[in-house]
Amino acid sequence: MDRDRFEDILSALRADGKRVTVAKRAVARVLVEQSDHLSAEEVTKAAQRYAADLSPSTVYRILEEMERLDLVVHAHVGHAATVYHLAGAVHGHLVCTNCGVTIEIPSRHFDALSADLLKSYDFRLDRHHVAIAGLCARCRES
Amino acid sequence: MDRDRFEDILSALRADGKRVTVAKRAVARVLVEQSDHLSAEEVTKAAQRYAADLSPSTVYRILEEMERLDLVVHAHVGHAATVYHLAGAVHGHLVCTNCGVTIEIPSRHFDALSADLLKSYDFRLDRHHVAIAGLCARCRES
DNA sequence: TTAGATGCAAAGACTTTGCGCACTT
DNA sequence: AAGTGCGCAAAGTCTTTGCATCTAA
Repeated sequence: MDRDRFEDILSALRADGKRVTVAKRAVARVLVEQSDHLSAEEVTKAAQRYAADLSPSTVYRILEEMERLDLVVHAHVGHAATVYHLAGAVHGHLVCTNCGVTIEIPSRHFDALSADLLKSYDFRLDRHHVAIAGLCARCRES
Repeated sequence: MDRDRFEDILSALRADGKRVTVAKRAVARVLVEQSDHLSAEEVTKAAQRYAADLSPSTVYRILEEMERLDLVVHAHVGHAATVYHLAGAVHGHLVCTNCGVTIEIPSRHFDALSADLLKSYDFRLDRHHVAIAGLCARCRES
């Protein structure tokens, strides 16, 4: 795994006066290893490999804390639970309403829309938080 | 209220072999009167004016049925509950992450993005279902 | 008449909160 | 040593489901 990324997270916590605990290390490690979009439950399950009796409520608290420090971002995808991931490169999400798959795409795809919305509605699109529903390639075929 | 729109909904239900009940009339009426975006709870509260002991579970069932018939669409806006509205003109939603206001915008704003996503990812954007998070004009100022 | 629709209550999924103990600093 | 953070359990919110009853057709 990306040791630097991992240490960066712990440093950011310490820098904000937070404590670095077994639970936080476990969550951070999962987020670094799986650069995927994970629900709180998935984070919990995975992190329990490193902290056996880690509880879901702790995971929620840790994810919330990491979000406040801009280490983590979340997105809402369809009816499903909130998903979290490291706040790395800014990107948008395409979510298939049929199979549920999430596709990450570079935020430049939203440049034009972003400019348009700003001009037309004085609305500033949040590039960290875009989730577009639709049908993915595989599901379009079948 | 728009009597025609109301009757259209009931017709659509009958056309699909569904029954037209007091509960459905109440929900339809609320949706026609308030062309707003309402949560299931708001629909229930409002519809109880016309059907006193209408229950939330019935409202969920009715909204689901109306969605299957493309009479109603829903959208997910931030952390809040799902919102429903009549499937009139196709449009997208801008949702302010600060004050929660929902702004409806014509779907033509998504034409370019839609074409781009189709070309780049073979992904078909669902124009009925777009909700973009960001900051509205008022909140941007303060 | 009779099958679909409803109300109620219970269950479910996801998330938050309270509390006393443990662990980090 | 001191106070933050933790696990556990309970509560909360939104939504779905089971079932007996009612009602539209």
